[in-house]
Amino acid sequence: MRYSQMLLPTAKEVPAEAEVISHQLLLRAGCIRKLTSGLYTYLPLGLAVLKKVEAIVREEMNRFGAQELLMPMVQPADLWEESGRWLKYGPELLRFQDRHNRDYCLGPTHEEVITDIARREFHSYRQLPVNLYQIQTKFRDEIRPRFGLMRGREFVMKDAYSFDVSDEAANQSYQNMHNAYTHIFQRCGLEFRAVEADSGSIGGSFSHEFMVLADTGEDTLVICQECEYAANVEKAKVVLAAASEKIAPTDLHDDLHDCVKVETPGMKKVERVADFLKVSPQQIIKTMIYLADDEPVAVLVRGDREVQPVKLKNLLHVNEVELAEDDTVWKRTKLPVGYIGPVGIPIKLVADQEIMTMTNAVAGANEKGHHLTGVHPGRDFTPVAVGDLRQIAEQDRCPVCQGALELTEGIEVGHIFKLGTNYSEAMHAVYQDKEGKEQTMVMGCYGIGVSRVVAAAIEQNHDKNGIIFPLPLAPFQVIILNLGMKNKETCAAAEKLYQDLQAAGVEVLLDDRDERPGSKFKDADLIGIPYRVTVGKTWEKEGKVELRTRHDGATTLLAYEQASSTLAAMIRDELQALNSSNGQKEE
RNA sequence: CGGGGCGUAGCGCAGCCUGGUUAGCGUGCCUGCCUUGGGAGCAGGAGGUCGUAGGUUCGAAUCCUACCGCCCCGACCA
Repeated sequence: MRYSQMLLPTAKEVPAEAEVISHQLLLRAGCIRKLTSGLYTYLPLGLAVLKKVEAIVREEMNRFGAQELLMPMVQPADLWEESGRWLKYGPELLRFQDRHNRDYCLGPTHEEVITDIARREFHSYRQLPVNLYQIQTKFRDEIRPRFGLMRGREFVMKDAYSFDVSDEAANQSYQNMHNAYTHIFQRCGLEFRAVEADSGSIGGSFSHEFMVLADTGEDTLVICQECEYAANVEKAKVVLAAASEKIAPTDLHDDLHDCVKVETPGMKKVERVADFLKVSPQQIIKTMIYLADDEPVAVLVRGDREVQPVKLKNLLHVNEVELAEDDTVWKRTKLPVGYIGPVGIPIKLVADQEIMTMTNAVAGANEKGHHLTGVHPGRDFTPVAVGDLRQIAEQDRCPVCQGALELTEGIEVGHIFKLGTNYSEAMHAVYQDKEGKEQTMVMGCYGIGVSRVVAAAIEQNHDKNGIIFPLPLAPFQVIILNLGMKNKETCAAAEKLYQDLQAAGVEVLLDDRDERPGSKFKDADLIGIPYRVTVGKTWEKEGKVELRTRHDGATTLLAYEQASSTLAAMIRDELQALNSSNGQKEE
């Protein structure tokens, strides 16, 4: 491609609408343009990157035995009524009617449609297993689209669905996709982790998220320094640590104090209560009021801990939990915020497991300006449910090997679920087994946010000058800067190099614009092309061209005659290395 | 939906509080000269329903009301 012919509008200034770096750079580098909130046009450069991701995804999905198909984006309501999701799915599902007043939605995902295909086409165990996928634009009417391509309302997604004869077979399909995903992100040249994840509203028994590591990630991950364990903090199991903390309160009869009410005027925060009563926050029981599907629930965690809402949601088996606002607490429970405690509390009470190991604890007295000391779980109050409810912290130990943990941020680019028979049962997707008996298919579903991968790649790989595309995702592998536009021979040399590289199978952009050198250098950096070859003075004087790698700025001179073959070989080797290596990068 | 911010030239912004003749700056764009290894310089030029609608006023970008749109924080997710 010739730069002079390409729609590649770069900008020096940061657009006011963009907050995160990938959004800013995608706009500045002329990759995308916003149509309206959450909807973007991919300009040629951005589309080229998207297609790179798609191609890798497609190749690996095919390699792991999945077949590509393409389903409609518009889906009829009756399918969603069958699965029960027409009612369950919230306003994220964009619903509308056609001219006959029939109900439809824009597909945010395709479990219903694919299950419909499966039940029509597959009738025998001989036809299974099957894994079908598509790469398609999805629509979700997000509450708040943001961060450009990171969370749009329209986004390109690869969604795959597996159908198996049994639970064990489904586990294999799941593992197969786990492997495929590892290859995919490996080949994209991204640093990532597969982590255990909450299976969320899609349901199902277990799931993993694939996270691109980047400071701006919306998710927090916990990674074991010693073993393979890695999980989303929403999921990460907290293990009760030292044996001393595990002693049941009943074993300590001699040390049990009585429950005593003390005045703590104005002491609402844990730290202030701790200071005032000369105890550590670890001795305080923190009582948080949540609305669980709109019912107030008191949640207990130790004073120095934080509630993990997703764990709470799972323990309570509700769809939604939300920390209640102070005035809501008063309106709904008549309990005094800052002085709430478990003893005699009139609403549903649940506790983190750690709470039950505490003795002589301090808690709110449910009376303004008062706390209780000498509080004993089990004696003074009994929660209706106890479980792992708190957010894991860096000081915790690995639940598998007790090793040290590290917390880090990540961007979710892939999510795989074992669905089980949720959809196949609801929609009667069955087959006949060897005995001719009817059996329900066991399903899995596997998503990759293709357009999000583009944003994540930039979040992970950029510097102050612009994007640094990993070679496999780069819209062009090489950019040639012709800095001798006035010199016919230099132009001819740049042109020939351009032709030679293309002949060698290299994707190359020739900057043949009538611009000053400074502009060409800046634009080349901004759009993040991995290899830059400059044809200019050095060529005129010494017959050499300058090769510069974007990620480390390393510069070497190449003899003009060898330039194209050298570069082609470098690129081939680099891609080959990513292609053939096994497992995750930076393991 | 709750909280905060913003809509003035393609982009980034000033002007608004305290209303007043022709709405300004930077950048980008066009023309010419000059320049050519990290976004040069000079000269000339084009480009605006000041988000929309209503109101107050002799007079509104500026004050008031409503609406629309966009961005950020929270709940949600590929």
